[in-house]
Amino acid sequence: MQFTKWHSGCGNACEDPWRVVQSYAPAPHPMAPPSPSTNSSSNNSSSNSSGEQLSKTNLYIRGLPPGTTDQDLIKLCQPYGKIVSTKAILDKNTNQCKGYGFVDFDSPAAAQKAVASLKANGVQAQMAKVRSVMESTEKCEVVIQHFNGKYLKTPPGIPAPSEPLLCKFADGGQKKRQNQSKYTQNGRPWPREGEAGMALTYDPTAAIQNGFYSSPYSIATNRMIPQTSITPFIAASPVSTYQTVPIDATYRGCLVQSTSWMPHPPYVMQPTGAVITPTMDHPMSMQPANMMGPLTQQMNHLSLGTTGTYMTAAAPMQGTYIPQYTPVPPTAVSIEGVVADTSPQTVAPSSQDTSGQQQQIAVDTSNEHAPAYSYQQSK
DNA sequence: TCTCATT
Repeated sequence: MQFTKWHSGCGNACEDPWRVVQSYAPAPHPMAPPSPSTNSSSNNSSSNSSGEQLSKTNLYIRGLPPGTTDQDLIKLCQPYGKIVSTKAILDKNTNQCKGYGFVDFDSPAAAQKAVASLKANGVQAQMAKVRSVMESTEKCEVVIQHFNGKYLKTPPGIPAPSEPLLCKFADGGQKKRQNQSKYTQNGRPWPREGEAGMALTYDPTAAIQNGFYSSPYSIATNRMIPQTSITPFIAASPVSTYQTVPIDATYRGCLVQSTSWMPHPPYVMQPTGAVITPTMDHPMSMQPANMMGPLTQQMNHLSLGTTGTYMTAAAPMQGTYIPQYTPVPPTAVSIEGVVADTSPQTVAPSSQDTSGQQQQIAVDTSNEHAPAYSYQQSK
């Protein structure tokens, strides 16, 4: 164990956090399901005194020995609570730890306890910063281009929305956006801020909107979502045919959302099924389930709203563990794969996700007869 | 090198 070696000069085992680490139980089973809790660094953040966004569940630990691995971080931190993920930052050349790493806990309480305990043991632990916004602009562009102007599948017997999805950056106009004019809705440029359709006012965001219903909850619900923590959720009414599936993705700066909201609070519920069936010949598919579960980091950057989208019971929501009809914290969903794999040739639901989750959202690509797109989480 | 670093 590298820790012992690194601290070979320390004679007091009780004071040596690295020595303590070694006595901890083995890491959880690699296939252990994600926690029912959906707490994550992505949707749990707050500002510190200097205005930086700090995660509530993700720890930044520095001062690590060069030999530190992800497993070591698990061992180090598992006494303090359920761990979602760990990452020892390695030098790609030497494969040695660069001296710091991250541990994402299941709950803010566990994370706080870990910070306090680790500090008490001399480990330099603190809540990690939430990563920057701007790095994902191009990725947002990809998402926008794939969703803007597309239709979502509607339930049988339900008329399709008259308007296709509007997916766009939704910043307040302060930040410059280049080539905005290339994004159009129904052949016309996006409405400007303040005009109809600009219900979302998050700063560095993009938005998808789909006029399925016109509801006052549209704006109200949206604004309930913290700016820096765009809350993903799966919403549905027990008596409704419709379900709302905003998909929280990795890229801040791009919000995909619908103006159509169910006239009830967005309770998170366990969908009985997870396949949004394709409407047309050229479905654009993605796999939200792939993006769920352990994909809880850095996902507060983009949301996909598919309000009014019909979800069949064809595929179970594996790995999500959301109790049915039970309001629970939002589940973060990563669509890193949107950028990682944008190949039109990829056949949908192939999955590289080890959790075996398979879920599809089919988006009508009637505007563009594109082949099926596969959105897969990139590891 | 007196020990940084934020995926």
